[in-house]
This record gives sequence, structure tokens and C-alpha cells, in this order.
Amino acid sequence: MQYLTIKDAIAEQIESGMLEPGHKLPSERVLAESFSTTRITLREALNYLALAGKLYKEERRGWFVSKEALIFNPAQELDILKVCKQYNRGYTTERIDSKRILAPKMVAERLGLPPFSYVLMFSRLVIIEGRKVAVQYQYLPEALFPSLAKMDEDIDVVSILKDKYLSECQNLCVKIGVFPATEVESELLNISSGSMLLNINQSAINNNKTGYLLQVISCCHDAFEIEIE
Amino acid sequence: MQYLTIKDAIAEQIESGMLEPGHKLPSERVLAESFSTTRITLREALNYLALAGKLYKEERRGWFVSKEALIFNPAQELDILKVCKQYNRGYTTERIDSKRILAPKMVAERLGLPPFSYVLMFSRLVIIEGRKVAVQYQYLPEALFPSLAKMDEDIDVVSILKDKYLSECQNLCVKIGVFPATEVESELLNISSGSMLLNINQSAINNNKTGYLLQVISCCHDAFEIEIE
DNA sequence: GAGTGGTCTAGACCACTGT
DNA sequence: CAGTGGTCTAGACCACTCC
Repeated sequence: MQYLTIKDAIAEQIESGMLEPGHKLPSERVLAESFSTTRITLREALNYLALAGKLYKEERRGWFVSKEALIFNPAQELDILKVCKQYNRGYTTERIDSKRILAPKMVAERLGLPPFSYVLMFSRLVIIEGRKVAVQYQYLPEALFPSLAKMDEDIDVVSILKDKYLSECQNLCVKIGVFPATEVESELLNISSGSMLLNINQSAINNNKTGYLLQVISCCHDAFEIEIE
Repeated sequence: MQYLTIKDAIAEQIESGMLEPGHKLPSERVLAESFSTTRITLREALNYLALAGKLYKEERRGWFVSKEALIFNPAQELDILKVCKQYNRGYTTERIDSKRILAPKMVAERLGLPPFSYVLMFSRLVIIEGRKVAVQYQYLPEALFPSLAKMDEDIDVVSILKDKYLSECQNLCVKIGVFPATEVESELLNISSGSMLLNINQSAINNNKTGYLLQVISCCHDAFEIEIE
């Protein structure tokens, strides 16, 4: 199997330090020629390494060597920016959208909302050292947070909730899965549509079974390592 | 994009109930011809649906419609067979191997073992309704369980640990990730080598920082849904 | 404008599965 | 044995990025 040989050759270049984290690989055409093969076979090798978390691809820009993943505990931590802050890596965040919407089915179910409830939705892009690595969606029941309805500023939802509400929630309910990127997500993250994303779904429910917050993070699987303890 | 149209057409067949869970799809060649395309394009559509958890593939046997996923909480449950039992679905389990080995680096780290420690390793295949869905590896420090060294029988590690040891562990430490199947795993699970597997890594550590058990489950991502609360 | 990945065609041979 | 997916060749055109 040719692609396994190619995969090993590229992996060796990475592990030996010839290709440093963040560096761009030569183009598919160049690599294919240098391994005397076709782009299709070469791409099988690259896809394998991407699944293994060693490479990632940006839409029409090329293949890059993955950097060290950030360890994230979604059962205890809602604030993904705080996680970024703990690492000595430049990060920024970009507000995508803030709006008041009728709760979609998935949101209503997870927050235990009655039909026709409105939620406030905040979405945000997470960028680590220039790479767009995650889209964060936050949903709050409007009934609980009427004062947030004027959402003109850049609101830090988690810090607002922290004092008043999250202390009542002993636990977060977390779901973890893998999904193809939606059209919107792939555009936001500069990845090809349908690429694999890791999906982290956290809901904060208090003792009275009231849902305060649903947070969904769709992230590149090579950028975060999920660890719960 | 042709493959997106094809993907939607097949997804529609599944959601409408024309293709029932567990059923085999027509061969790639037949499907490609019926969509007037080539196998490569068709496979892009199938791969998308596989990532979405709607289809799975068995090595050289064909593509099948996924069945409902089993919900599994790896932060509270070590016994994956108990999870299977809760669903009204036939399941079996097959002993793969039981041996005494020098602890590999990953195992020693997770269990906090000194260098040159031996561990008892038990591996097992999980089969739900005829489909091989998971490989389970269990590692126990030999020093703590000398009586298990004669491992001729089919030992249920979890039930042995439950009474004596696991009650001391308030929490399991869990890591979750996605990896390409190893050569061995792909043979055991009848999948092509390098296919995506969900990797669940649970370690039971007591209050004295002693590791009792490391369990690694490599499973087909469409067969289990990870939910922690 | 040159270069990139994204998508696609139209084949081929192989190792393996199921009968 | 026929049929399946696994792997591979040798191209092509497109939309987009980068310079």
C-alpha cells in the first residue's frame, strides 16, 4: 500500500522536526510528484495524518502541521477562552452574531424549554495563533435574561452567568461527537465543507431542572484534547 | 457539487425509511452508475454520510445503514456490556487476548506506575447484533492483583474490581478522541485500516493516587453516543 | 496571473468475501 | 467463481488565494 509508505514518510518528517508545527507542506502536486504518485493517492496519506491529528488543511490554502492540542475539560469548564489563556499561545476571538431567535428543537430539548420559547444566541469564532479553530454557540433562555436582549455590545456570557447562576449548577451535561462541518462552519473556519469537526455540547441545568445555558463548540479535532476528571 | 446532491439523495432514502437500519446498500459500482458518476465521486458522498454517522462500511463487504447509537457515559460507567444490556439489542462479546506485559508508556503514565512494572492486559471484542463495534482493552497493575495472573478463564474484570476497589474511586478520568484504526483494530472490527475510530480512555485512580484500572475502548463512532452528566 | 486545493472523469488491477 | 471494496493511474476544469 503506497499511501501507507507516504504517510510514514511524512510522519517521519514531522516527528524528526524537519516540519515544524504550523509550517505549510509543499503543494499536493509537488508532493505527489516527489513520491511518484497521483494526487488521489497522496491525499489518502494526507487524510490519514489529518485524522491522526498531525496535519490540518485550510480551504484552498494548503496543508499545515498541527500544533500542540489544548487540553479542555468540558465537564468543568464553560469558558474556552480561559483555556486558551492558560497556554502561552496568542489567541483572539471574533464576534460572529448575536440575535434573538425562536429556540430550535435541539436547543429547546437540551434546555427544557416549552414550545415557542425565545432564546438569545451568541456566536463567536475562536482563533489561536492565527488559525481559526472553533465556532462557539451560546443559547440563553430569554425569559431568564431579559436584560440581555439589548445585545449591541460584545457580551461575555459566561462571566455574566458565573456569579448569579452557574454556582447553582453542580454539573454540566456534556455530549461529545464527531460531525461533518456545516456550510456555515466550513466558511467560518476556512475548511472544506463536510470536513470532520469535534462537537462539544454543554448544558448547564440547575437543581430545579431549569436550563440556563446551552453551549455548543464545533472545533477542529486536532486543536483540542478532551479530558474529563 | 455533485457529491452533495448524491449525499442528499441517499440521506433522503435513509430518513424516509426506504433504507432501514442494518440494510446493505447496493455496490459502489451500481450506485455510481445509477447516479451517472464515478466511484470516486460516489465514495465522497458515502464518506460524508459515514462521518455523519448514518452509514458504515465493512471491509470488502459493502456499505450499511447505521443503527441507533447506544448512549454511553464513560465518566460513570466502566462496564460497556452493561450499557449494551440496557438496550434491547442482541450483543455478544469475544475474548481476544489475556496476557501479562511490561506496561507500555501510555499505560504506565495513566496508571502512575514506576518503570518496569508489569500489567495484566485483557482485550475483548464487542459485537452488537452481529456487527463488531468496539475493541476493549483493560490494563491492571499486576502488583495489585497477583491472583489474576492465572488468566485461563474468561474474567470479568469490572465485576471483580467493583466491590473491592472501584468504590474508592469517586471519579474516573476520561479522555476522548478520534484516531485512525490500527492494523490490528481494523482486522478485528472488519473495517479498512486507517478508518476513523472513537477512542475512549478511562482510568480509575483512588484517593491515594493509585491507579487500579485503565480501560481503552476503540469503537465505531456511529455506534455510541458519548453523554456525560 | 500563477498556484492552490476542490471536484470530477474513465478507466485499471488487486485481495478478499460470499456462494 | 463472480462480486465487492481497496488502491491506483493520468489526466481535466473550476473557484479561490496569494502575490
